Amino acid sequence: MARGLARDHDEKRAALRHGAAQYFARHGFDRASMTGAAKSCGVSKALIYHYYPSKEDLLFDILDDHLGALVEVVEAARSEGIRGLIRAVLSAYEDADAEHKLQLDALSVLPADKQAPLIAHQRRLVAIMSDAVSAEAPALTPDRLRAATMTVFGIVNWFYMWHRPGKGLSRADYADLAGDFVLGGLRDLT
Amino acid sequence: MARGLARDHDEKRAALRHGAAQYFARHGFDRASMTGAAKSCGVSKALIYHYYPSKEDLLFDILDDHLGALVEVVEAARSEGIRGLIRAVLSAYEDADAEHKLQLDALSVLPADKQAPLIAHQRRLVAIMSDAVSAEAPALTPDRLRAATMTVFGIVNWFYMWHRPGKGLSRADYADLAGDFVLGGLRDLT
DNA sequence: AATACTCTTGACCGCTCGGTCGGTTTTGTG
DNA sequence: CACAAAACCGACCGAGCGGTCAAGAGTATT
Repeated sequence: MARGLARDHDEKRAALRHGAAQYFARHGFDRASMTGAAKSCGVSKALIYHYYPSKEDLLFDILDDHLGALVEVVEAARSEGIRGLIRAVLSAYEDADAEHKLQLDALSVLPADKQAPLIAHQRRLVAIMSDAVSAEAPALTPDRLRAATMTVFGIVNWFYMWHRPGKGLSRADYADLAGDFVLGGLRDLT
Repeated sequence: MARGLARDHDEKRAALRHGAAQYFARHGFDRASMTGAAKSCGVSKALIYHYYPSKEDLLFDILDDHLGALVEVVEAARSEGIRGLIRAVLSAYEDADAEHKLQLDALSVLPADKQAPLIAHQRRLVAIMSDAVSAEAPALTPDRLRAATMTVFGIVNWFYMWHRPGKGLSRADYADLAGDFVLGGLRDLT
């Protein structure tokens, strides 16, 4: 027998994942070339293919990692109500804006069988948020509950589209504002 | 002198625009090929290049048309308050979901000089909505006003991500719900 | 020290893309 | 009717893409 994987194998893989996510998010997944992603990570393209079998697999791992972590965070904040969930989601995006953006506009480039587990993660997020919405506005019919839940996701998922770090409200301040907004919005909903 | 443009020149251009928008939106602008767009419009690729000088120019025209129409609709609904604006925007998307989706995820592929006029349109929309938000919650500081305005856009712009025609609430019903939600959300904001 | 495998690279390959070209058909105008 | 330009097409082209490969350097095991 000879040597196994390097000690820092997983860290390097993770670094590739994060570096590629930044590059993919900045240029758009389809437009972003593997050559460019590699260069932006400071390695050769062939090296990426040493760690990942294809561009698609790399994307999958980026999203799976991101969504997995998000589900964990959200599950931990489950008991804190909508305010807590909103704060948790927004702060989880803190260093993962790129991954978040990718999730929203590149998930659909994956084939159905690779989308499925990611969509399953998303559904868990939706289910948790839906419970919190339901607790706040118990009279909602199923259709209206779903609409209200998606309204909340619209608010938090839109954040990265307009927020520029260092300008305007901080993430934490916006989390408070959004929490107030959502609670006020749900108060009279039936 | 010989013949000028065909009588239906503009209609054909518009049909190309709409057909291509559907195709681009379904497959993603970068992934969508001109060959495919042409086929989906029932014409040859060379014909598209007879009407449009490049894929980029075609995209620009699609977005410019869409945003121009949206600005008109929103300006007309200016006096009806937030409720009216939300209803106007959502119903304007009725037959333009594809164009709307493109606007959100393909605008950034255009070079800066082609983005500029489109962004100018967007700013007018934001300004109008901002006025309406301000009328509803007059005490907001500029930063918080901007955040609240973007929150409203998050709600309406997210709609196409989760709504499936024929399932759940209708557009009009959601417009009502979103209107209630926003008014409730703004009520206590300072 | 020998070795077997990982890590890393530059050069290369087949393919599809945006775009062009030469040509035919159609049509408004003089 | 003559004819010039618009309307339309199939075939083609260079570029850049995702992905492969053969080979060198480094290193944990025996």
